[in-house]
Amino acid sequence: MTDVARVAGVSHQTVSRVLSDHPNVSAKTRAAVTQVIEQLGYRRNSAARALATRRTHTLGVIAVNTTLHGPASTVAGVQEAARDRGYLTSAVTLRTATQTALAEAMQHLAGWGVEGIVAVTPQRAAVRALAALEAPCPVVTVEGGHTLDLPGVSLDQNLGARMITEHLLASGHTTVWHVAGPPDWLESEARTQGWEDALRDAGAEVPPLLRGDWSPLSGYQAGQQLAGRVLASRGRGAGLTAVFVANDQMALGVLRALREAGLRTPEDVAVAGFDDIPEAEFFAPPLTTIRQDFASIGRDSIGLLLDHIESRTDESTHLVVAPELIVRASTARRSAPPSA
Amino acid sequence: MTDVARVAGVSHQTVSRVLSDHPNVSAKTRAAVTQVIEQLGYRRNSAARALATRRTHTLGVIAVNTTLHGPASTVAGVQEAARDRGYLTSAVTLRTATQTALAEAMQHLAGWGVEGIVAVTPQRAAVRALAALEAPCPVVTVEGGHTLDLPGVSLDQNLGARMITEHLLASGHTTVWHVAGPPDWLESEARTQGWEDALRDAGAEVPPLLRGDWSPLSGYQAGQQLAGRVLASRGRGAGLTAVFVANDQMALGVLRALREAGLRTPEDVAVAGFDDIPEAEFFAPPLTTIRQDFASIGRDSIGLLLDHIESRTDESTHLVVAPELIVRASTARRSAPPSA
DNA sequence: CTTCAAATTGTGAGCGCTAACAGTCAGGAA
DNA sequence: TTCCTGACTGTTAGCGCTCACAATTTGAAG
Repeated sequence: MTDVARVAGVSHQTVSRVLSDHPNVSAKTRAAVTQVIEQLGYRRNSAARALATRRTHTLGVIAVNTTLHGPASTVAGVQEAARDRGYLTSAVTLRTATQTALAEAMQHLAGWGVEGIVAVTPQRAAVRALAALEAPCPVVTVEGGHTLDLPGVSLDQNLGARMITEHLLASGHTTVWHVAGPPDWLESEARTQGWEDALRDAGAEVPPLLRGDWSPLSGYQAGQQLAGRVLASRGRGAGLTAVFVANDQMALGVLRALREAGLRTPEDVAVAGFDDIPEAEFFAPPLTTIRQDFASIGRDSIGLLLDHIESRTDESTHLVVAPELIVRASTARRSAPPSA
Repeated sequence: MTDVARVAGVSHQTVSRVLSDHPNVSAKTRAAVTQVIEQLGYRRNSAARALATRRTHTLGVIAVNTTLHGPASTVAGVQEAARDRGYLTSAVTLRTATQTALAEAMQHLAGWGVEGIVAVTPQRAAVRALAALEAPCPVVTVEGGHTLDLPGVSLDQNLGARMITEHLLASGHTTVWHVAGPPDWLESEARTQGWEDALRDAGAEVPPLLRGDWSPLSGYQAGQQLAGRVLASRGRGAGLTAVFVANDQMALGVLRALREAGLRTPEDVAVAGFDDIPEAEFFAPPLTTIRQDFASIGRDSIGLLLDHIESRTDESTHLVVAPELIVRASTARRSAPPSA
């Protein structure tokens, strides 16, 4: 920086002002300094800056299962948003969300002076462990529900499930079955709740719940049960004509099971998923599903975190991102009541 | 630090020595200082440390498609290894591996004074763009092949493919078909090469190549072609009794297509994949595949990078990690020659 | 031509740490 | 005793930047 100042014939402080976009610098000086910076390939030393400002401009991300599409995309969204806001992010991936693992991750990040942490913790147990921990800096949860007093952002899972269910009801189905995710996941619970609410509001019967573990295999098994039920009640005007599966991967399994049982989608049974994974569009048939806008979830969580950091608000806010219904062939409108 | 020194009745330099594990500190002093540190909850300021030592102990990770299982796991492995070695990592995820995007990512990381970069670039185009770039610090590629003069680590894809192919040949198949990945991917090419080499070495016929794009759907389509061929040549002692699919996801599609065509796996056609994604064990039937040890890939890449950073070696080394064959039901041994 | 405020620029201190060197203290050899 | 060596500990000076303030310049009003 001293070099730049010398070459440009100004003081180091003026160079600093140019770099920080300080208003009180004449256009001429600014141009000159900028040019010298360019010419010398100078880059401001972030460590010195952090030391002087007492701000590291570094955020931590703690995530639990980054190999799944949802968490992976969320982490990417958060990182992108942070980068746009001029922050460095460092992610720690945990295999399991035990309290010790979370605490260790926090210690690691704290050691680097992170100013805040975004925790991508879709499981109830993880959020609980997190809430019990004494964090060295503001923490914001993503997909962590709003049950506890941590601020957070999540997609409106409930609304998404409602939208799917209502879409199916509106397409002429008398009721909608549901293949839920594992009970410990908040997303799973919210989707189930939304589905149930939509059915009750519409005065439709609430069929028994099936459960999977997010994997295609578990969806396949649930699909076999569903198919068995449809076939068993053939000719008796069965009510099983539509299924809302809690994620796209399981929906894939359901589709396969139905096809193997000789049932057509959507003619015999309409199927909808949740997540809009990239493959969903290429399923056979293309899957109706709910899209999550990970970029905006990331942006919101970073926004929330920086609010806490920069203005020291202590209130814990919850932001909710709107889901988007993507209608594809797997739930094509049913023109007539199901044939007997 | 001054506080700790005052409370412990020593100089700040002694505290520094304790924290840095310097040998010349008496056991008594060390214990006392450690205790005060504990008591005060003191944490050394990383920015000041970085400024004084001129070492940020920060590494960057650039990855292209982190939503796929492979890259996601690799990034996680790298981050874990870096953390174990006392480094902070910051990851940048790119949507596309254009040269500008790569350059931008590097600028961003360079601005934070990263001491090295791990680039997870399985596509040929990405590696090429990377090699053309002037990096501000040492760069190590992961899964970037060893064609260019960048140091790197990769799984021995070639060997893995060989192992799979030889396993199938040893199981009694006269030859092995192959569903390859997209041609731009280095992994894809190496796997194809290994398959071809193994066949030639065994004096087996090399059947025509099928191609997919890693997705289950593309595997399904390839599977339909394969099934069609098997059915068409029924009774004529067809040679299509085993398929090596370049990844597990496509293998899933192949399995489905075969089943739909009324073919049994492994009795009619044996199927093997590559990657050992968590689901592979639960496919129907469980899939024979190649496991990649992402933790050790991460460890090796970080090791390589730190060698470059710490000892300023300029040679570009390539490390190769051994694959592991996981035999499951999808390639059960064939006791008799294929029935006519 | 003077005066003053605003706009611009420069100066010095210090962020918290480590490197290099300068002490201090013991204990054994001369 | 005196000296010296080695083990330990303390002192000082930055690392490269920003903050607070001081100094200077500018331009319009008096």
